[in-house]
Amino acid sequence: MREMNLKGLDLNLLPILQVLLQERHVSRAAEQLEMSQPAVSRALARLRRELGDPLLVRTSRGFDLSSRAQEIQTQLSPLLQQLTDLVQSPVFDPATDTSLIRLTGLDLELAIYFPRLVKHLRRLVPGLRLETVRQEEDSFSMLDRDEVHFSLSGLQPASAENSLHRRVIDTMPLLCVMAENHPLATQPLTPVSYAAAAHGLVSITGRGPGSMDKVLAQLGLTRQVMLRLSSFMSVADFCEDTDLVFTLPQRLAERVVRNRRLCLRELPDTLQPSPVSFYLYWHSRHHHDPKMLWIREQFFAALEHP
Amino acid sequence: MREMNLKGLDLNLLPILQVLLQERHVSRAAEQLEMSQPAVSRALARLRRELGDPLLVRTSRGFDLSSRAQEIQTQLSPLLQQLTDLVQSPVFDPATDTSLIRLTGLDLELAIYFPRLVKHLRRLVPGLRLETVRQEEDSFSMLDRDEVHFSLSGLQPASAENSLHRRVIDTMPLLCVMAENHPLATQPLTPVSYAAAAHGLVSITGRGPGSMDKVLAQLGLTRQVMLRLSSFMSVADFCEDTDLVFTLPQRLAERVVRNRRLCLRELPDTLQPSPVSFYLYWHSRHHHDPKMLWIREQFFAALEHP
DNA sequence: CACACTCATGCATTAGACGCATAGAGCTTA
DNA sequence: TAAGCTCTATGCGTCTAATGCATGAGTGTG
Repeated sequence: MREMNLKGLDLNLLPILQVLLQERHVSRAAEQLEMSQPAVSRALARLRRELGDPLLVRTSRGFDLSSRAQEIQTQLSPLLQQLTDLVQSPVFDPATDTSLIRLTGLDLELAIYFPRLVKHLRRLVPGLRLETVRQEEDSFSMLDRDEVHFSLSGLQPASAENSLHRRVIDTMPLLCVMAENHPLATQPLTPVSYAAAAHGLVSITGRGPGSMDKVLAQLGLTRQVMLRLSSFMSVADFCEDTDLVFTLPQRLAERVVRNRRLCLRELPDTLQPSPVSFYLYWHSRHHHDPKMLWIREQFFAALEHP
Repeated sequence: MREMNLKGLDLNLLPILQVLLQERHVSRAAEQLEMSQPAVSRALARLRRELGDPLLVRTSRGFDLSSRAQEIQTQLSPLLQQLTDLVQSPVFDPATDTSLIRLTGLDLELAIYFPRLVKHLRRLVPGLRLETVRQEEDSFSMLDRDEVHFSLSGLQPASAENSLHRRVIDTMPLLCVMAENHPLATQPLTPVSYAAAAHGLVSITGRGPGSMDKVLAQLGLTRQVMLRLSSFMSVADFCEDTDLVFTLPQRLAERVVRNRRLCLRELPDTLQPSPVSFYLYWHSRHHHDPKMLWIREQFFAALEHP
């Protein structure tokens, strides 16, 4: 065994020392440690040599503690106990936990999915504190810098971030949102009539074409994007009483339309891209944390039972 | 390596973990630990396996700490520091020490020898507290029970107590103490005239003959002990203006005579037993304690420079 | 004085940690 | 997209050192 700490003491001798000081008896200590008597005797010899103190001194009634041993005994047990606590798998106790969990995501996405989780967690973990963090340009780097524990996003990491984990929260088709009195609201929606409409686009990153532009391109069609928004929250305001058509994921679309003079239209099958998914992302640094694991489970449980 | 603490973790891995968490880099940790890179990598693998956590997770910029590792890092360093402090030889610092030292011995012996030590220690260890404890029948068992740290005694342990250590404080012949107006004060002191006198005896243990009885017996003489005292302190009171002769160790005799109407007479050479010694006794449990060692040294230094 | 109890030690075995060399994995740069 | 660089993980042989068994030594007790 070559492993040494400062000053070359074998730390593994300390638990043996603890029992020796408690029992003051080599044979009994050996029994309690499930070691042979000679092994413990040798360990004691090593301890004596490396600590430079007899530790156990002979008396007419057997061994007694040296001053040094008395001093050590009062301190060793709590230290070893703390080390044991530190080393053994931490148990997450919802009843007493007071952690702070940080989550980021777009306003609308959070508004849709987060309340269910909060309701769930408030009941199960009364001490838990939750915090939403304003999403920066790249929520993945926020995870990477450990600024948030979770990111709720429909985007994909630019490069294959192998330090991120994710799980699908929800998958849905795209729907069209338009004013109730929009001409297309009552006419058949075809690829051609869709492409001919005036479009609104929500672009989180602020650049690049939307997924619909790619689908249209495959059919040899193009569309005109007359308004780019950086957030979903104001879509309704720009859509109501205008000729703009927004193409949004279903849940967001339903939310936008709610209580507004707007209507939903399904895309023609040939225009429907592959369904859109939202993901919960987290960093691998928290992947094995029992608390985070538990919270992730609650997240998905909350989504299953809204 | 079979040495295990609770739950089978090799404690010697912890200092390696400490450096790993600090460096977040296996190669640098290896360098700092003066180990090979593969050895540290293996150690990390063992830690990961036994703690059930990745500890260091890969990132685009190298390793980062897992939640568990972050938690461990904040606690591990102080714990290891405390263990190191506990394990390394305690340094006795006279300037700050506030220990309590207990000493026992007979009143007169303490009165003769103890003040020098107190004067000495008060100057060198201002925080040290000293306490004299009333001597019980057997001061050696007081040492054995750790009721006192030192015993000042002229006696010898009944059975060869191998858990006791001692060192000679002072060695001296026996002298006779008698009233100034005692007939023997002005007459030649011979074995016969000594034996014929009326004797006083201080017997600490309360039983058995004194050493003089044995010396006289070797010359075919006997003496009559008319008064047995259990303490030296009152010898003068019983000796002044009486016909009693006390035979005492020189330093005690000189002290008894001081300011009294008493005189000292030397024993005839043929009556002089081997010189009497006083010892400082201590228990082997404190033999290696740096503090006790230091105090012992001061004790003898004080005696050499009264 | 012999017995009983306990700790220390000689000896052979063996487990496992180490270093060296190398393979593998991931990120950067051309 | 591929080559190169950096760093970690692993296969292999070596060797230290801890262990258990058996025994000796020291000490207190009947």
